[in-house]
Amino acid sequence: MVVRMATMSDGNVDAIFHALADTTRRDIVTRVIAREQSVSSLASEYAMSFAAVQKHVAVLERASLVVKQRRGREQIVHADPATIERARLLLEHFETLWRHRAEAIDRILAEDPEH
Amino acid sequence: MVVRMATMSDGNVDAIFHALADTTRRDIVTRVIAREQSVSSLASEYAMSFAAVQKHVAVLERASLVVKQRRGREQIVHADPATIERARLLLEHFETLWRHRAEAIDRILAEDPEH
DNA sequence: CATTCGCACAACCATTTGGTTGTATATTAT
DNA sequence: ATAATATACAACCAAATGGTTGTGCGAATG
Repeated sequence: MVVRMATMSDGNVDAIFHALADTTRRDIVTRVIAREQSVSSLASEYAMSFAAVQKHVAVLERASLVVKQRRGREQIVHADPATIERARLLLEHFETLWRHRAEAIDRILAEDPEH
Repeated sequence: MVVRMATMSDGNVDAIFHALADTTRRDIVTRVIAREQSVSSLASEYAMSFAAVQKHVAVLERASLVVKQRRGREQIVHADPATIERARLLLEHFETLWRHRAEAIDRILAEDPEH
């Protein structure tokens, strides 16, 4: 039986990293983690059109990093704890991988200082 | 005096996340962490042209996640420990941010179970 | 009711991306 | 010297990105 690591091979991993590959979007995530805000409230922080910020939020939404929740005539953007934890685990996996490799290199260097 | 957090605001953070936002590229990183390989060796693993894989490696190279080193007529791709550590710290920062927020939420829920 | 506010959505545009094929160059093998 | 290998690089293409403006529509305010 082949065990497929769902968390690592899922297609939306692409979406998560892609969503984080933009300064504005990382900033939006940081802001809404600190305090949930309406889309227009977010938009007022950036030197670009409302529609542009709206699109950025949509990208984050596709990656499930944020969720929108209607409140009156406003749309409140807040961080999605579940996906954020998923992303964290994802990144932790890479970290572990890299750390193991780094330790292996250290071990080799420690064993043979001339090579 | 304004202290600028170099690791977080640098422009190549975009490049790092973008580089990781593709299944093939994440796979390349994983492979070369495990064992450094030539570009053609990598290319043989995927159902796409050599040039396409070459481009993927170039993207990873721009993000400094991998480094190429000529050996004979081959170009050996290996992971760059320095940038990988940088990426790890970067992700750890987000993790911390999110964890703090999660703790804050937990605290609120614990204080007021009805709200 | 009329207006304003917050948002959705479409159309448009320039640039980038991820892929292709084709050509050129350097290195190794025969 | 010739052939085969490994790579670089350019040109091309369809699709996606990141931005714009404009239009419409439901909700709140006067």
